[in-house]
Amino acid sequence: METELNDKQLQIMQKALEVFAEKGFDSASVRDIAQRADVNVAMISYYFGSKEKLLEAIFLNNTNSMKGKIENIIHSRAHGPMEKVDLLIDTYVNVIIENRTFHSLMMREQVLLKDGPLYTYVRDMKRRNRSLIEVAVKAGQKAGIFQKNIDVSMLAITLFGSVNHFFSNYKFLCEDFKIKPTDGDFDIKAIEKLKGHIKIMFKAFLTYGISNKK
Amino acid sequence: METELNDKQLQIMQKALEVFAEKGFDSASVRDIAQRADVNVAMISYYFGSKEKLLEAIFLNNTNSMKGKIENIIHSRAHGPMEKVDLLIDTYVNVIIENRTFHSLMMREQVLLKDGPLYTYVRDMKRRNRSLIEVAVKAGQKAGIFQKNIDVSMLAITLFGSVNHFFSNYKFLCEDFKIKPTDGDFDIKAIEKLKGHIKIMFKAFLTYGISNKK
DNA sequence: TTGAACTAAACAAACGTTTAATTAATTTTT
DNA sequence: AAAAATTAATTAAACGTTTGTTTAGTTCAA
Repeated sequence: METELNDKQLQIMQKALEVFAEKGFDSASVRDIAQRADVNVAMISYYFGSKEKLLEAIFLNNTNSMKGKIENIIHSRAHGPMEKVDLLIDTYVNVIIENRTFHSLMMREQVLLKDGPLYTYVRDMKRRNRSLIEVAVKAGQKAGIFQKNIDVSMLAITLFGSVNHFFSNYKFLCEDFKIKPTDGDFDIKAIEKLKGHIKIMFKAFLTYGISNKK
Repeated sequence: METELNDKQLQIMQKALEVFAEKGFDSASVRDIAQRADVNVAMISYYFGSKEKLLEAIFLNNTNSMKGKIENIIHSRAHGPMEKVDLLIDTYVNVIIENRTFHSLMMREQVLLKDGPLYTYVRDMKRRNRSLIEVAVKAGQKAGIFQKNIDVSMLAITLFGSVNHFFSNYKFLCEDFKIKPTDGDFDIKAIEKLKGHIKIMFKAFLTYGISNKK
């Protein structure tokens, strides 16, 4: 399962990811992918077995890649609990920006996931992300600077939901903010707005009812 | 454009919505839809012109329906600004539950929307929802019980993002909460958790830095 | 010489849509 | 009110594409 990927395979996967994200998995034809990757159509079946398994390979590859990046947070010699939460927010947003094409694809296809490899990859990634929040929250509570009444699952929904919604609705947001949506890239100011808002909101919530005596 | 819809058309639209939400627009075949709606395949082209226009009819119908329900908030003789925010949260969640099938479809297809009728329907609905938050926030600020430093666009992202994420990830959440995902229906306790969490979070954020002297 | 990499062509299946014919309902004319 | 004419609703079949995949053969490197 964990076989090495040669250059041609990676090339196909990269172009396929683009086409999948652009048109959706079902509308993306293997001929289109093959053409953009500059290979023969038969190479997709030859290397991956099927279009479906090509998607699986892409999911496995990208969820693993994101896993590595997110888990760097753990090894950061971190400061206080609040700073850890801020770091988590920054990192999550940055990772999504780095993997924006895959993230867009995943957002679209996750709704239809039944049991199967894709479901497992996505579920495990979500679990890992959630548990990072849990660790940070419990640390803050232990230190006495976070309130006790915190539902971590719901907090995770707020964080990931807000960030995902921001990127999913970026096209609509550009109209609100009067930003020209430069193809593929996000407006830095908008990103900072997002990060700042979530940080303040989380701080307000996490410290709700905690007196500020130093 | 605003022609009346006869029973057969409504029947097709309803079944089509189910199939679209279940398989995604592209994977849903007109033959499948026709079979479930118990009509001949040709009736879809006959009544709607094309599969694409059938989708448009569904979007127009449902966004209008949701518009009506959400705007009931305005006409509620409401209490204080904070109660209005709570009402907004409750209503939005309830409307999504009522229209869960369409909401699921919209979540999936909105990413691919270019210009066109669908984009307009969705964009206008989002704008209306956002402006409801804006009104409530400004009222609270005027009354002096909400803090001044509030980015309404970002607050809207947090609200709608959290709620949408909750429903999009309901399948995953059930595993976390050890709920059996009853087909189509949502767990009442989980819904109350969601509403409660967002309300507390919003209260903490909106009143952040406001002293509680009565 | 053996096996992997690669290709053009063919494959059957499924797709959305159209056609041509028929039945049902409605309107117009007698 | 009955008959005729017209329009709407409905059907099975066919249309031309496009789909993902396979096949049979060729090129290339070891």
